[in-house]
Amino acid sequence: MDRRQQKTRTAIFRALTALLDRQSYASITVQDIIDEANIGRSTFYAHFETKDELLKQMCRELFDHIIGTAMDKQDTHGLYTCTNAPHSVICHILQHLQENDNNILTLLSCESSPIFMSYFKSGMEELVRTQMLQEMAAGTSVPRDFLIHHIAGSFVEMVQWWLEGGRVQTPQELDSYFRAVTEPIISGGRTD
Amino acid sequence: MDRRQQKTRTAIFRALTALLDRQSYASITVQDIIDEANIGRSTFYAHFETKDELLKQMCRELFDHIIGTAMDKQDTHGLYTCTNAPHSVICHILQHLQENDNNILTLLSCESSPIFMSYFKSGMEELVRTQMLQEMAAGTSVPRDFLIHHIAGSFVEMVQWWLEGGRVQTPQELDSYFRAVTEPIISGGRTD
DNA sequence: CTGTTAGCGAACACTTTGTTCTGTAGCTAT
DNA sequence: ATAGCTACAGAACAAAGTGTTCGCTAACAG
Repeated sequence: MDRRQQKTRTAIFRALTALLDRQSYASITVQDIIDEANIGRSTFYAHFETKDELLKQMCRELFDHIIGTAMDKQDTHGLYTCTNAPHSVICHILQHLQENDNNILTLLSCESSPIFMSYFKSGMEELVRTQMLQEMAAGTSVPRDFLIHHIAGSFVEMVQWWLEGGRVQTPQELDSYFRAVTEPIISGGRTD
Repeated sequence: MDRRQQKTRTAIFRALTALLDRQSYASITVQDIIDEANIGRSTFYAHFETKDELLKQMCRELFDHIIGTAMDKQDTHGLYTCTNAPHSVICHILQHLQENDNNILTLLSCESSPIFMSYFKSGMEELVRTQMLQEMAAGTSVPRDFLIHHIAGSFVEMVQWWLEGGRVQTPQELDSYFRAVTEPIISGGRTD
């Protein structure tokens, strides 16, 4: 890929991220992004059709990274060890969020766009389906599909609660809360 | 209140509701609403400052009704004291949603606005706080605030799952699912 | 019946969007 | 190095939407 293209693309991503620190997604205009990225108008539209399309692609890159690595790795991350599956995945993601490498948190606040939330939730559902409920017992009283949606949704809700409260809890605390509300409802839920 | 004002106001509400059946909130313009409601441009702005302000007021009226009646009918009981499904608060709300009196469901779909979701969630939190967790045991391992957020969020998530799946479940089935994922995590949760 | 108020609709200035075009500068391959 | 390609800048543009103003008409309340 042409270096110029790559440079422009990252400049646009960086600009949107910076703007999201200051204002809501809805209030950001394409012109704002252009000014912040310091690029020409036509250049923006050469890369992205609309503001929403930009957000979609940014979401895709973010979640491909975070959720992708969460699926691969079952290892320790940073200071804390959460080696016991399936919750190592949860810890991994929480660490990612706390480090805030990509300013993903600004997108997760309650003011965020449905576009972003849709990506986050569907990514989490995929993760729950493949990493957490693979050996779910058959004797449960609720549909497996409902359970996946519920657990993924609970995680997203917890992250939002964490943000609204000023992020005072550690990833381990959050993990323990998450276990407290999910393990009892997973048949054969392990507490090892 | 002047009959003309009332007539215009409901025309605008009805117009927005009709439009939400056909397209996403974000794609609806003030001009669309004006055309659909068949009113003058200045008339709209005499009633509402912006499109968002209109949605806010519509949300307020909807939730004042649905959540208000849900609270009234349960003033003497906690949420889990009635095992007869039709009498629980949850069932009350679910039946409201199923009847779809106010086309509230179109607003609840995944494409909806953060404005609406914010109202729905905070209304549910209030309901959970006052009706469901009033006599929560003190020995729980997670903060009460987290629990409220989790339970309210779980309800909202369930409704979204229900919508996405084509609303094939009955309110009673949903109620049983909801109990399955919430009763185990409430300390002293009763199943009488 | 009369003063008041809401609605109409045209006109307005303004912002944002997305496209097009021309000249310039940077890139890649030979 | 140079030739050919491609991305970028920036101006200009049409189109659409926003929010306001104003004079007129029609409906309302007492």
